[in-house]
Amino acid sequence: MLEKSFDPKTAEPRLYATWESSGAFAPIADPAAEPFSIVIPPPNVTGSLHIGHALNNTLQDVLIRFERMRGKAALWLPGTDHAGIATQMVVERQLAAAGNQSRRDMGREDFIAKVWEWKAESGGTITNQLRRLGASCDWSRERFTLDEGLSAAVRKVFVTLHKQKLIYRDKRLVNWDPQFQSAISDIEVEQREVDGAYYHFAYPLEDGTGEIVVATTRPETMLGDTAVAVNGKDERYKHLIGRAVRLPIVGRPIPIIADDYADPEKGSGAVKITPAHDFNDYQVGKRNNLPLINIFDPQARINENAPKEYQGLDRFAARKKVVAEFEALGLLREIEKTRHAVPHGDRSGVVIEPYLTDQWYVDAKTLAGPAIAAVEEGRTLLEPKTWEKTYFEWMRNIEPWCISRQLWWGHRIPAWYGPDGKIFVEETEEEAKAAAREVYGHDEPLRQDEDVLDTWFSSGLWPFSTLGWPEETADLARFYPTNTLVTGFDIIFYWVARMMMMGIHFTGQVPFKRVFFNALVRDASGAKMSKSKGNVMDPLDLVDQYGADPLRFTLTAMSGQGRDIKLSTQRIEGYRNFGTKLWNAANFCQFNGCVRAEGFDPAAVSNPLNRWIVGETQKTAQVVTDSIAACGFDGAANALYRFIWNTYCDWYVELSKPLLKGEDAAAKAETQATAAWALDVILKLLHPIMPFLTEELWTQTADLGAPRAEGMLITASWPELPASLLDPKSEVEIGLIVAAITEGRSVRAELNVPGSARPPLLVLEATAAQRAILEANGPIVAQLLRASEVQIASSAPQGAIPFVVQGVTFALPVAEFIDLAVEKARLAKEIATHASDIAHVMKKLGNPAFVANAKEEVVEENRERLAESEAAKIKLEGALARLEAVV
RNA sequence: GGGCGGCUAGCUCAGCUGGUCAGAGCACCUGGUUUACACCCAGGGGGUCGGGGGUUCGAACCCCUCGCCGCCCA
Repeated sequence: MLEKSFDPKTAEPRLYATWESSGAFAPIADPAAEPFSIVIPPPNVTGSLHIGHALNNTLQDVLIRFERMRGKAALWLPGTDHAGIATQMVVERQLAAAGNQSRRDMGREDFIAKVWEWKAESGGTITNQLRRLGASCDWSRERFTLDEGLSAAVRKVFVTLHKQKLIYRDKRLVNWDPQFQSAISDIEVEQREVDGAYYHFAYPLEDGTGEIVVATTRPETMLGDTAVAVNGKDERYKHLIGRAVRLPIVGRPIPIIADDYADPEKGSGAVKITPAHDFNDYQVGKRNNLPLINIFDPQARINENAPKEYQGLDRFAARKKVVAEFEALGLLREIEKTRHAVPHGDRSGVVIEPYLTDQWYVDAKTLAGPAIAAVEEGRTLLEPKTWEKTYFEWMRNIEPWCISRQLWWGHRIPAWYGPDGKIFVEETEEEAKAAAREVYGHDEPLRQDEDVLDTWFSSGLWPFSTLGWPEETADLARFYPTNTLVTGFDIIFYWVARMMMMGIHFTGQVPFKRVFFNALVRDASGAKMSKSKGNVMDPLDLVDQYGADPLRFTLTAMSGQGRDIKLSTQRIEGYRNFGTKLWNAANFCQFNGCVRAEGFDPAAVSNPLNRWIVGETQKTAQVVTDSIAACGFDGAANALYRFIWNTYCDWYVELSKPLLKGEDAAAKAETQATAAWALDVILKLLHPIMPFLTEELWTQTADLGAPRAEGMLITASWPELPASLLDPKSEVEIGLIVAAITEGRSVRAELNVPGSARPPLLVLEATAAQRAILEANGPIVAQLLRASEVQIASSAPQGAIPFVVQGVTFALPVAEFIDLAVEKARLAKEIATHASDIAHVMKKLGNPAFVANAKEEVVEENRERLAESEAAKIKLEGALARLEAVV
């Protein structure tokens, strides 16, 4: 006997431990088995599981469990990311909170030791959370982006790309984050709309003959202005080109130049040019050979290139001071309030400054070519397909990727500098020294580059580095390219694009054959969940409350492609109930001796009910298989929900009761065996989505009846059921029974016939075949309709309530219970429904164009529908007439 | 400014290549001591599928346009 219901709290940890210790998570060794591999999007090592992870990993687990059951050598390779900025930030914050020294006071080595300490302390959190969710990752292969092997891969890639001139050092403007005091890449910058103002400043002409007005949203940058640009075609300013203005406050004369960048339509038509602090101005400066004057230090405080009284001032304080000074000088012409986009660091949240520094860049343009071709040629499929456009757009306009970060936590750049500044890029310090010796002819002290690499540099190598590259490992040979990457579309540029570029460049093959972009989970109002907004839902709380399976099922069912998911606990509760429903069905089976029969063959069952459920099971298996194979996870979940609850429980179990309790031993045995068989198939089909509950039921039914060929459900074989199991004849038969019961119930309810009433169900008009079906299934129809019996009759007694189903006229003699007025209303409503249906169909069929153009089967369908509706309407009208004659 | 996605019952959403496609779950209403299940069973009400136009014999589904909402890129 099963427990009252499934208890996830005790069962989940037990089941997970059993799976893991059995080795089921590792791919089977059989060399004949087709490989199927997924690499996990590595979560931040010190992070914790949020609901987006729960969705993403549930879908991966559904896929991997499915393919594992299909007999493939299924590998789900887990691991974590060192998450440079994010992790360093957390540790710095902890140090500050504990009143410790700052990172810089502490020194690089000690600080990094602290980060490793923190990693040791918290690094297991997220992987344990994945276990709670039921993720069947192969933990024996777990990797970390900063582990020895992956670090070696990073060095190898860096050095190789450098030798290929695809990594280079360059001095140019970067997006500078003054809080981290580091460069960040373009995509780490987010534009935020903020309130600001255009400050209109007058710059006096040097010769005192007038002024020129420029506008800026960043007044402090004027300290670094080296020109004023006007459009060469702008008549207003033509005469000023080549002359100069004297820059207020600074006192420096700067030229008035002609450049198309100045738009005569915008503002005054003249723009101030600060080549060192604006991307557009930088280009103008290059074109016109303007000097670059850097006015900021790394924290974006004003430096020594500005007048004394500004030096050391924060950029925003300097802004105020500049405006005030212009006002005092009588040169402030206007302050125009505006809302405009301002670049912010996505991690730090502070305003980003364009800043002139030396950084390392990847020539992304060159690497992007083959990555674009791979998707164009379908070697990698992006699903949903709509993401291809986004991918192409980005890749075709890709900019050099700035990969150096002025941080400490990460892969230190394998570049060494000689005393004369000469750079030696090698995988090890020894090799760098050797290279230096070649150049200098003797040993010179070398200094390693202080910077580390962008976190995404190492994650870009993830699909092959985790499999052992650059070593030619067995795993790499067997599991690369990986089959499917499941990830959020928010990291299509950060991660997917980079993996495509690096994967193809270093292995000659795409890193994955298919990318499935899952939806993003949002809060109830549709906003992206984020820690800073405080609207995150903790999936572990939900697992605690409902169990992992209901959460998994909810996320799977709501994972419709390309949509946002708004999670509600009501939904989870509903799927918890669904699990309990299945549990109870299993309990029913057990209670009624539904156990596996030796050598059971679903194709050989004879009873129509059993033949029917076998066919329905086949259909469901087909839908579930096709759906999961195509990443249509919600389709699989919904098909299972409907089949298990509405087909198996509501109808099969109910209709099987007379057989299970009846005298016919053969029919009973067949039904018991069929019910048990169908339950086993259900457990298999549901297992990828609800692994815990299904495995538990599988275990608990292991001893019932004939022994199973397979051990644990996690490694059991996926149901492959042939379409020959479908049986149209039994479908018609059970269909009629179900329809008769449903309609009969509806009539009873609408007429308020008391539940205790047991009238016979009269079958008045029916074909011989229909009559045979109804006679054969009399007891069960009667039972489910709460009728005394099913009677074939030639006429109905006075006051019997008629209803028509599939052309069969039934009647329930319940005259004594009913209100004539209610019945008349009911009949009138039914008749009206048929009438509108008839009108609708007749209009169609009356249209010659429809009959001529529509597919024959569609026309035929409509003809049948018309005939059926007309017949039913006539019968019901007759009944109504008789009723009115009585009154 | 460009691009993408969404707008279907009170709520959250299904509706694939146009023809039972107007659906599900929750919520709501009515009834239920039908021995698997109240985390249940039976029945019911409720939507001119964002607005307008078009293509078609036929459109929630295709095209155009407008309107909101969200996201991405400038």
